[in-house]
Amino acid sequence: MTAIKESSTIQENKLYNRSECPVIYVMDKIGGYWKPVILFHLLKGGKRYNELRKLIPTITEKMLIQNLKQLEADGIVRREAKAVVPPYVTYYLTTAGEGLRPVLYAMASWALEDQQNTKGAPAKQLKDFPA
Amino acid sequence: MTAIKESSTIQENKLYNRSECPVIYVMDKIGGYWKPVILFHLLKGGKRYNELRKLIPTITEKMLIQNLKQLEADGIVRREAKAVVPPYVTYYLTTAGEGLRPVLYAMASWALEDQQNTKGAPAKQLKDFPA
DNA sequence: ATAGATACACACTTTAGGGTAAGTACTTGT
DNA sequence: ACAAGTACTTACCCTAAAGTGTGTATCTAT
Repeated sequence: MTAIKESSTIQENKLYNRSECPVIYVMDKIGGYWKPVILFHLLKGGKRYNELRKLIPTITEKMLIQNLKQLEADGIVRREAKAVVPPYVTYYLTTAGEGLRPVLYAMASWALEDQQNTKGAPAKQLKDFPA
Repeated sequence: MTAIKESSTIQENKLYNRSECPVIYVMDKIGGYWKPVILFHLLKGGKRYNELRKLIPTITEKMLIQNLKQLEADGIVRREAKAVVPPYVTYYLTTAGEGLRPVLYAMASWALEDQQNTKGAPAKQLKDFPA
């Protein structure tokens, strides 16, 4: 999945910075455009694959599983599949994933405040953020 | 700087998600590989352009100003230039930039904990993170 | 027998971010 | 006269992330 090339400068930088800077470390795990959105929804509780699709209409199936697989590999989500047909697969946050809650919250509250101050797009209410 | 193409699906998604999801909003502003590192250093106080270069040895000049300009445009850093030769330019966090401190901190503490739990690279001490 | 539902997998293309390398402006020091 | 310092700028290339489209397995319902 998304093969990477060994020994490009960009990869060396990633490696260097990941060990040096905790923020980069986090970015590596929940960065990209879709992971935060997925986590956002999983904060409200476990979701089936198809549920996530519907909750995030603009994501493609490729991006969805790709990100889910990566999050799983990083120990942030847990996959539970029932051995039935049609398949019944649910994704949950792990303990590590739950640990991201304060991070996501800090981001959300900053964003809301910043959106208001910059008179940008109408601010979404904080109460919409999963408790 | 880094021209973007109008009306590509990826841009539409960005737009949609930025207004829908506060986390994406934040990522848009402090995402990428260098912005967090720059902010990290600016949390310790204003820094000259060349100071930042030395503090972040692996960054290229192009990336440095590019990111500084973007952060400035997003109201996260403030640029102060003295009208002297050779130039003397200092970058500071704005109030909005300072507001990111809890965000960066939440990230850092999660990262440190996660690194220990996953027995990954030796964890950097939290005390190294700027107060 | 055929359509539908679910959770993927895979090949192929596009785009934006990042990297490389070189140049600019303006003054001070030698 | 020329090198050095500072803060950039510009042009070009390469890669990884994201998007597009199609295919698969298995069972149930009609």
